[in-house]
Amino acid sequence: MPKAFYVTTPIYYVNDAPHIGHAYTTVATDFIARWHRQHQEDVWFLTGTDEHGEKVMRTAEANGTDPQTWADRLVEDAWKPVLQTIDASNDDFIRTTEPRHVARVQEFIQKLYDNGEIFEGTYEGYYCVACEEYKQPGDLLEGTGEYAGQLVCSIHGRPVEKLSETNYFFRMSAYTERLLEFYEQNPGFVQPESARNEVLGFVRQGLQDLSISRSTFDWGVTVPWDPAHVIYVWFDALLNYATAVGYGADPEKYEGTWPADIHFVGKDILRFHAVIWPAMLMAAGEPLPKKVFAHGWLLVGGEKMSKSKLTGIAPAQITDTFGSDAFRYYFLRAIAFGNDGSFSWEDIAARYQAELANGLGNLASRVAAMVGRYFDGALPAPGPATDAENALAAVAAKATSDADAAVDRVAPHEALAAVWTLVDAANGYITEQQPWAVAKDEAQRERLATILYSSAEALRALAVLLNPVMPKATAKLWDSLGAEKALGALAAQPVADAGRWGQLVAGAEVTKGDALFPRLDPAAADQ
RNA sequence: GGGGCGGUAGCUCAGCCGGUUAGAGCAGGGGACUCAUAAUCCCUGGGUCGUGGGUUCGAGUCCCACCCGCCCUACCA
Repeated sequence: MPKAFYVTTPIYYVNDAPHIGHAYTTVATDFIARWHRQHQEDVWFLTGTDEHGEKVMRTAEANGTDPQTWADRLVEDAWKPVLQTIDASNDDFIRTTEPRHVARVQEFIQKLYDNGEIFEGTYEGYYCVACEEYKQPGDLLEGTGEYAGQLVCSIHGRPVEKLSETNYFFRMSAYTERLLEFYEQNPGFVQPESARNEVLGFVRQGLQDLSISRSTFDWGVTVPWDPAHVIYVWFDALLNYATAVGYGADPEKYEGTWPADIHFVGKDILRFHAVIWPAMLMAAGEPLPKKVFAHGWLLVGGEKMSKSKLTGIAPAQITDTFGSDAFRYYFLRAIAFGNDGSFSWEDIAARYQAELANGLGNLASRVAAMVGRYFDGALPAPGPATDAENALAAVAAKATSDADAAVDRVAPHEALAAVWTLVDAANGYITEQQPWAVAKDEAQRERLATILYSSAEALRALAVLLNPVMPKATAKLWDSLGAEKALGALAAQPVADAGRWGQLVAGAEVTKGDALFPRLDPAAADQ
């Protein structure tokens, strides 16, 4: 059995409220997964939640409940519903509190311990009582006034305490050279380039050993040889990518899935995925993922979106107005994947109207209307092609190959730009061919048939190419073209073959359904 | 402090190794058309390319300084 194409989102920390930043990562991953599925590849798309740690424990306490109950509630009420909101097609959803994860994490860490990769040591750091966490030197300031001479927390301005605790360390320092070698031999491992450079710069400084357990709280995976400790953060979280596909439990599934082809991450957690994770896998003798792709921030009003600044936007706020397809389209099209991107209501509303409603939606509408009016809704067989039809077919072929190449580069924005050349070409083709004028001359009946068939062919290609981006709208379009009867299900159409001209079968029942992208109520769009 | 990225039309952004009148989409203006979601198609106005120097026959594109925004500089995730 060939290995599946395996893509992942990060597992999201349940203590956060899901916002469009999380949804953006998931949408990008979903798009890549759907595209590859339509390439007739076996695909495995994983997402999930990270549920351990002190923050969840404390929040649960503050809400008068236990952490598991609290996590259960957040997962069911917030995190899983978001997947519906944005139409994610994940194959699995892993939670770090599930037995299938916990048991395997324990086995993994035990193995490393037995192999001498993990040792007992002392972690020393400055602890801010108010923040309830250790602070890094960069987060500390020289105190002034009554705290002169002491180090204070930059957030609270209060002195920090120097604490030390005994815990377990991963011998990560031993992997500095091996990682650098790996990056050297796999230049595409970290993308985009800017992210790769950042990682290289970091690792070149030399890696320190990593503290991987805590004994100051107990909401986590218990260290098997020392139950007073729980496994801390990344050793628990990162392993989800392996445990979810059967690491240590289901060799057949694991062999058929691991390693991941692409881990999609926000750039905030790049290093953990590009440094710690491969080092862990090296230590365990497991294959390394093929690629870690870090995308940028979503900026609102020029600033990084954040809850504290009240710029956190829930995905449903957008989909309630624009729908999930437009949500997906907008973020994939408007932002160069890997760069930071500006979000604004004005921009999404403008693109919805110009590109989706007036561009694609109206194209579908005018073609269906004319097939209905001039041929009673039965797709006519085309006559001889002229230069105009050949040119349109050429655009479809180029759009297909360009989009496919762009997806290979993990550049969804470029893929969509390529596909949109066909939307524009088809609208132009129709305007120039003036089928409404041709229709007035009974002698040009065949010419009219050719124009409308060709227009419908463009829509057919668009439905296939855009299915990974806008599954709901393209399903309506496929239905409107009456394509399923002769060609089969839309999702089964090979995306690489979308540009092959002449697939629609004459006689297909073309119907003009509701608008693909209805014009927005100006008041609703104006947030 | 050190390292890096960005500052180009109203908005969002392209501009590779320096080379003719700096581009796209959207928004704005004009026209054509009527099949269509008052949609589509064509034409078009608009930019001291952050600031100041420098190198060069020639710089948005290289060098220096400065201003502004952001990121990294190890254990919140």
